[in-house]
Amino acid sequence: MGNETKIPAPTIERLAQYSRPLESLLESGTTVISSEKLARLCGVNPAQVRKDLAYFGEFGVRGVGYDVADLLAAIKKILGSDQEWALCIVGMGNLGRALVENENFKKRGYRFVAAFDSDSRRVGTRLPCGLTIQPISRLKEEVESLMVDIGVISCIPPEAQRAADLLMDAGVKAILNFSPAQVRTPECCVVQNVDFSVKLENLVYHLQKIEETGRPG
Amino acid sequence: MGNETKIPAPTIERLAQYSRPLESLLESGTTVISSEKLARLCGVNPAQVRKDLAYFGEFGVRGVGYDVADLLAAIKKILGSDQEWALCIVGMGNLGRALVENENFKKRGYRFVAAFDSDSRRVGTRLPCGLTIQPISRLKEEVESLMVDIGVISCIPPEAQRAADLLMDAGVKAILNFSPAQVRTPECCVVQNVDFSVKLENLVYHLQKIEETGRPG
DNA sequence: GAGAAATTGTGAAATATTGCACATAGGTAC
DNA sequence: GTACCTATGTGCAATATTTCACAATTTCTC
Ligand SMILES: NC(=O)c1ccc[n+]([C@@H]2O[C@H](COP(=O)([O-])OP(=O)(O)OC[C@H]3O[C@@H](n4cnc5c(N)ncnc54)[C@H](O)[C@@H]3O)[C@@H](O)[C@H]2O)c1
Ligand SMILES: NC(=O)c1ccc[n+]([C@@H]2O[C@H](COP(=O)([O-])OP(=O)(O)OC[C@H]3O[C@@H](n4cnc5c(N)ncnc54)[C@H](O)[C@@H]3O)[C@@H](O)[C@H]2O)c1
Repeated sequence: MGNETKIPAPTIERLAQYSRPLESLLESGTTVISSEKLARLCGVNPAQVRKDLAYFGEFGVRGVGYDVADLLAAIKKILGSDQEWALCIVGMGNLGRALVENENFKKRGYRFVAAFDSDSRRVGTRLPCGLTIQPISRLKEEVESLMVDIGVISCIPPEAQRAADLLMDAGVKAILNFSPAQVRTPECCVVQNVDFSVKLENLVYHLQKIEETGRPG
Repeated sequence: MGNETKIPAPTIERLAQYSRPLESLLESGTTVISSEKLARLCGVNPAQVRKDLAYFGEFGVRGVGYDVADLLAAIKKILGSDQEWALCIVGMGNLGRALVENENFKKRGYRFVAAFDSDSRRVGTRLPCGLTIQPISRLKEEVESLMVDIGVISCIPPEAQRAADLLMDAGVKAILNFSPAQVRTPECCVVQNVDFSVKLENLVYHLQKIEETGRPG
């Protein structure tokens, strides 16, 4: 405890990935898993798994492996996904509506507590998940009173920065940005971008290489 | 040309990111940009921008900078996003329907040419984009005749591997996987995963650190 | 309880990526 | 055409990340 080593960003990313197969293993009744098997399930190197975990303590038993339930609990604790987090979402188009209805988020402790849109034709709509779309003029007050932790941006790209500014002004310290526009934030607010087209362009680069050489680039 | 250096994966990822602000700059009429300004727009180091581009040739003019239109065209050529690509999608739930309606994909040359679902209540539905949802039994034939390049997986997680297998069996060499389940593919098929919850867990890790220390971890 | 088998945790080596710093070269002014 | 300004392209050093390889520890067998 009190370990002040700087944790590599890829390690954090992978910890979240490890938890997916662990959830399945837990459901299927597997109680113990080795770093080698977990690594194979995640497509990484076994030493990587052990080293990633070693940043945070000793979770395994030598000669045996890791207890699935304990390891999953430990990872969730490390990441903070053992807690419930309150989310709000700005931009209730096709993507926004898909996001708030998604069951996986709720299952993992992420609760959408408010939804906003600037389009007055959308405001007032009652969504299947139970939320009612509100005007962005209500954002600050709602975010503060509902103690929103994370803001999700799914509005049109040119409005993304404005949405981020509104969220930060209301005290939000973490933003998940689905728009392909870069949002600028001060140090104290973390942003994760989810840009599908970037992934697609990655894919076609490798496709090209496959067509040229028979192998991915 | 014929440069056989291995290109770092982060470079490919960033090239796609550079093209976003370049598109905006082109629209707004800016003709020339320096690596420093582009770097600031993308939140990276200017030397990084230059080095990334240097893997593929010389695109700038010393003392001046890069011609916005030329650079954008060059990046698109490198990535393969100067071409049109045909996509199909497996799983037409909330997310699948949002994806096929998205205008950004079309604008960038990614055309959805077929949509599949295993649920017979969904099959036959005519979508706003013009496609009709087809049963997965039609997948192989359709993918082959429409010459689909990329398969998008947006079905429920336990079915993701089956979807991937079907796509590969039909000759698809690139998969964009939105389900949180890992899909295994042979070397010759590239996969990009888009896992929103992994991003969220990243975010809450840093949120925790902000709460503890006032700064992101 | 000694030896064999398995698998973790980890220092150190190997590899990959980033960023500095500057030589190089195009453009402009006169 | 020379001097100066600016910003690229790049060798090299610094930093970051991954992987190896093995000592340490536990369990199992007899
Ligand atoms: N739908 C997808 O599959 C997909 C894929 C990749 C990226 N994206 C990105 O996600 C974002 C949303 O996509 P979408 O398909 O839902 O678009 P959409 O056009 O269906 O919805 C955008 C919504 O944002 C609202 N909006 C606009 N300005 C706003 C503001 N200032 N404050 C609050 N709300 C505002 C609009 O009223 C609209 O309801 C876009 O940036 C898009 O590029 C979407
Ligand atoms: N909606 C989101 O915002 C969101 C967010 C994160 C992750 N995801 C993931 O994306 C996927 C789709 O999410 P969703 O919200 O659209 O779910 P959904 O339940 O609304 O839709 C899933 C669809 O897949 C179809 N399906 C099931 N098995 C299939 C098969 N073998 N072949 C073809 N189709 C099949 C179902 O009939 C259904 O129409 C899920 O894996 C989900 O975890 C979605």
